[in-house]
Amino acid sequence: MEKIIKDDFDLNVIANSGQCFRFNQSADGYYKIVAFNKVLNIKNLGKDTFDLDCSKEDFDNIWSDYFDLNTNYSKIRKSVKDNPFLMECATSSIGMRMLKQDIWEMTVSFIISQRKSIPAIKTSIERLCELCGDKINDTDYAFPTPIQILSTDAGKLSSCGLGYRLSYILSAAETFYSNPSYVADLKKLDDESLFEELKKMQGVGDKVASCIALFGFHRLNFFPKDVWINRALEEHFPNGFDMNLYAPYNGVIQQYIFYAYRNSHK
DNA sequence: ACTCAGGTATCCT
DNA sequence: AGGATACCTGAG
Repeated sequence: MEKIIKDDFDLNVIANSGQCFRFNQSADGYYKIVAFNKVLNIKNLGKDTFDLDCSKEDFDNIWSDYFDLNTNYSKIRKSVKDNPFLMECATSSIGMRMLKQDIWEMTVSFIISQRKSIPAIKTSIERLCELCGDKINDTDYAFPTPIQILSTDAGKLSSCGLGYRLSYILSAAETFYSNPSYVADLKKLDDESLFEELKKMQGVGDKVASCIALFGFHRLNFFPKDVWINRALEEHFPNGFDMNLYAPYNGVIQQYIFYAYRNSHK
């Protein structure tokens, strides 16, 4: 189906924003996204027209929400002013959106992310999905559920290159599986309480908890600080970054900085 | 072969 | 509370 999307929506920017690991360029300008047990192939046909290989039902029920199409991102982007560095970041990040991704998948993905390069993270995640996720089609596998991971031989799980993170993942799987209302309960918490609760999981510190809150719970004011963000802040905000200026959208600003700074320094 | 990677837990002071 | 150090393993 074809869809017109007027707001900020650049597939390449989103794919390289670091918020997603199963959203990659494939052939002919298409981007393949695996999420919520589905595969979507999407391509920009020019201007604001996109081709998506999904039904209207799946678009309305899954992808529209996944892309957060009800939020006006160009408005947030245009709110960036006064600071030349931030304005440059926002300009080079035109098309950025904050995806509404699965909370469990974000938890595992960002636990895996610690001390790994992005290509290595993607490799580990794909191996894990192939090992114990549901088969979606000939080549793609869904992200495994907590019980699917808990039911898989630990030796085989190790073959996904998880290293010392494996025990963290098993512990998180146990937390999600043994408490069916875990996610629903966390959703009720305010940002600060959510942050503290997430950090109770093994292997979840400040940075990973911020990522889970921002990319999974869609709490747009979280501002994860990784090595790239820290370098950018040291260089451009020696006196500290004022988290009051862009609240409640600090997380969107973080994505602009991450995307722009990383892509111009690697 | 060697370094470093979207950090965190643990052990210090 | 804040600083130093070890940690699995793959990608360049």
